[in-house]
Amino acid sequence: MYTPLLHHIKKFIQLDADDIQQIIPYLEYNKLKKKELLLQQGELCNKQYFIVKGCCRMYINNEKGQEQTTQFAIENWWITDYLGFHNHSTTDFNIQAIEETEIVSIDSSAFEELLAKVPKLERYFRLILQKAFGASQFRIKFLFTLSAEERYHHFNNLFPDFVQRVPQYMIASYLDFSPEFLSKIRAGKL
Amino acid sequence: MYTPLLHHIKKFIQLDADDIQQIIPYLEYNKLKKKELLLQQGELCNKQYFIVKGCCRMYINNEKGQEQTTQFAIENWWITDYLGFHNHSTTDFNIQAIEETEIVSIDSSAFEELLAKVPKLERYFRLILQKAFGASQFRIKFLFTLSAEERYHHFNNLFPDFVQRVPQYMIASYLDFSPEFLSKIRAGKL
DNA sequence: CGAAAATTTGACATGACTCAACTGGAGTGG
DNA sequence: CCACTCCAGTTGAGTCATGTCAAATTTTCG
Repeated sequence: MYTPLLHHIKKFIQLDADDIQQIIPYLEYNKLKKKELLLQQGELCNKQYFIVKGCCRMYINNEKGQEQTTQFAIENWWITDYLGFHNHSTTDFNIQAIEETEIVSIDSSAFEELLAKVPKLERYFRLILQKAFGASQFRIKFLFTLSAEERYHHFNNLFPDFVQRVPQYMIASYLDFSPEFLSKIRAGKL
Repeated sequence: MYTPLLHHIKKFIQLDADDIQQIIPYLEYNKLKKKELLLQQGELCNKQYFIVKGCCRMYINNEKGQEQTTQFAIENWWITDYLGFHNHSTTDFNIQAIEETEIVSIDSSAFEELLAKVPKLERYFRLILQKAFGASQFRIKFLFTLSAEERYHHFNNLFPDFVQRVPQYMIASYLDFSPEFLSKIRAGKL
């Protein structure tokens, strides 16, 4: 059950059998049902989650009580509120399984201990975060330069399979427009 | 001239005299005039920049030929196009000094060598990126939940001194609205 | 099969943009 | 140190992309 994570780590750094023995005890494995919440607004954010199988989203509730999806995560992605995780503070975000999902999580204090014991993991997480932050710069670029319709087409080209997997209203809010508008884009009646 | 960076690193990890000796040769120091470009659209992005003194912005040219500011960086921040840096690819972004600015930069291959020689720096950069990515999650939250006017007031409360330092049209595009609109917000004639 | 959730549709409303003209201040060169 | 230029900021009118609301339809799932 931890193999996908170990395999993913090995794409970035070398791990021997001994390292693996050291890592395993710090990890926790869970299965989530569709719509189950991993993290809830107002809670302390003290974990980081790795998606083994399935798919999750991060969202916030805006003042009008609507859910605004801010991030998706699929197989081989880590997800958490990194500011909350970093500062051990409560979070404004929710993380929810969109499908039946298997995750590996690590608690923030366990995380620190693990990094002290296996320092080469610092490199792994540095690389992961570098990619994640780069992707987020890229995303801001698209949010800033493309119209709602262009954002949808672009997203659709980039992740055609993903669009099938996820309800439209989540994609609409991820792209920062209303579900009704997405429906009109799809109908071609702009 | 490298002290501010070394000092910043010491906030996150311990450095002894020997480490410092190893680090220095990999760094490069530069002074930039106001409006000078550090990185230009279409170039290979192979450096990462640390602001010693002054202030820079990252921006893109949208189809209409307007400059869209996507990020600011002030003292003690690193800035680059991390996806370009990671993949050694050309960039869509520009990085420009807003004021007279002093920077320390490190080339991507020098960066890899340095990390191999002083592995504890992996931790420093992991922590930096964790904070940066967290801040970017936070920013997306604000872009998604607040109106243009609220975004301005929020930004103004968070960085009152910064708003003085930077031209309004850059702030407007950073907050994703037009300079004219910002002017109207400030006048209170919404 | 039935209830609840998601999507579609249309009418209408509006926040923010565009464009163009005007004002003011900062920097530059004579 | 003045005069000129030019860039940033302001203002107003008109427009448009996208939002809101509510009803109708389709899909999902217990």
